[in-house]
Amino acid sequence: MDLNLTTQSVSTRDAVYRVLKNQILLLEIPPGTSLSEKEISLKFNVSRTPVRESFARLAHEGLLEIYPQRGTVVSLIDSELVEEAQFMREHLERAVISLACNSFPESNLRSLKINLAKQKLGIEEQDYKSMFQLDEDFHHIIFEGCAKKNTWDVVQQIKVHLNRSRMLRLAADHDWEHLYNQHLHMYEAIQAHDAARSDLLMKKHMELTLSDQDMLKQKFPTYYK
Amino acid sequence: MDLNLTTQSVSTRDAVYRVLKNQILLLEIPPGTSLSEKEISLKFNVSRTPVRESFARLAHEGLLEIYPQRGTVVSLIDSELVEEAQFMREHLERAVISLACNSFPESNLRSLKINLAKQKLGIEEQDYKSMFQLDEDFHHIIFEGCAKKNTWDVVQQIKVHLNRSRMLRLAADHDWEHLYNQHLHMYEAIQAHDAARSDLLMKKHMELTLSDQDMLKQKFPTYYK
DNA sequence: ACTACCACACTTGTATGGTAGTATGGTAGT
DNA sequence: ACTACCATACTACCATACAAGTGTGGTAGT
Repeated sequence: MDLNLTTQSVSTRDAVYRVLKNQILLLEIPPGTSLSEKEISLKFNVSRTPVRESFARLAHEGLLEIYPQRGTVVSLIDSELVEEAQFMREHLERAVISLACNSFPESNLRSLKINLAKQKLGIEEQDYKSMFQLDEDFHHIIFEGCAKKNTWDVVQQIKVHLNRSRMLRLAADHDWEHLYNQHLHMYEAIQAHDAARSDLLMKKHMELTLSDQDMLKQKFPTYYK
Repeated sequence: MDLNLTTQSVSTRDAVYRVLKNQILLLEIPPGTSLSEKEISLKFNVSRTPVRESFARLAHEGLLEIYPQRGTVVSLIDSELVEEAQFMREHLERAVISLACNSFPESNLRSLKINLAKQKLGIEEQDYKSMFQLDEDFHHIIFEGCAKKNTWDVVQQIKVHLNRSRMLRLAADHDWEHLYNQHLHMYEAIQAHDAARSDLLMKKHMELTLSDQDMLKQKFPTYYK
């Protein structure tokens, strides 16, 4: 395997980190897999040092578990962690959208409107890949409008634990039409400065994500703790 | 300087990490100070490797800023980050205490009661050092009772950004009597399953922490971004 | 057949040398 | 006096060697 060092990362450590993280999140390296610094360093044709530093970072994020002098494994999905991640995300998102109802820059409101239009287009063209990104962007714009950049970063960090679980479900089983309507209503609530309504809408919106955790656990028992 | 390797840390990396983090949080190494791997490794009589890995971790937490091939400095306090950290902490704490009002184990309720008694004692004896810990414990017990261990960990992580700012204020300027009463009222709200009241109480409680940020910024301009 | 033991092949942890990029201070030229 | 340039002394980054702990399979002894 070869690392693509052209994409701004520059440092081999970051490159290794990104590739590994991607593979783990996409379940290309399934939970429970044993890794070793040497193995990865050979695979990528780099020394152990940058690999080791990537391992440390991934372990800190909860995607790897390092057992000194014994080995390193891709961590199993921890349902408790998934549930709590969802809990945290919900409350932070609700807090932020309530803020947005108090004051929200006109430019960000326009961005939301544009985003919604793109979503509508995406649904018609059944471009589910870009729908994922637009969904992400929609929420990001709200955080930006509230000057809550760091909070967004924390939410992203927290979401790491959700992602593998979400990946197990088929990408296509989202009811995009429903999602679009929820986004639209949130937009309207922000525009109308209706904090109570936005809070309720976001609550419902978040509930969608965490539905069939138990089902997944039964279907992929070896992936879960 | 010598590292105390006796205290469970075992690995020199963790030891270096803890000592550095402590010194930074206690402002013994003030914001803006330049560090280098070599300098610290000589100071602690260890090789550059564990120092380097500690640097990476501290940088990830936002306490250091690493400029490749140029140097590493202790990050300045970012008021925006402090404000957002407080924002996140408030909403997570409020969400959890509301949960606690719905259902809370009897044993944790007892722990809270015991903690309150110790607080009362601490105030009488003017033992402010243990008051810090009891305050911390009180909130921790609530999270435990709601089975929100991971959320607690995230809050701890977020609080890193608050700590240096809090450190600048005198430790003694807390109105412990007031804090005790707030804790007591929260305890009563949990016991009475009064979520709305607990939410309001926690909101007020959190507001205490973030008061005179601007004053601090004027008083210690070189510490802030 | 069974057990105790030990050599060995792993693992991660630590130390160190070399590389490339950056800031700085002195110097030569204008 | 001022500027452009370059040697030098840094820096963090990466590669590599060694150290120390752990699991395992084979072997000798019972």
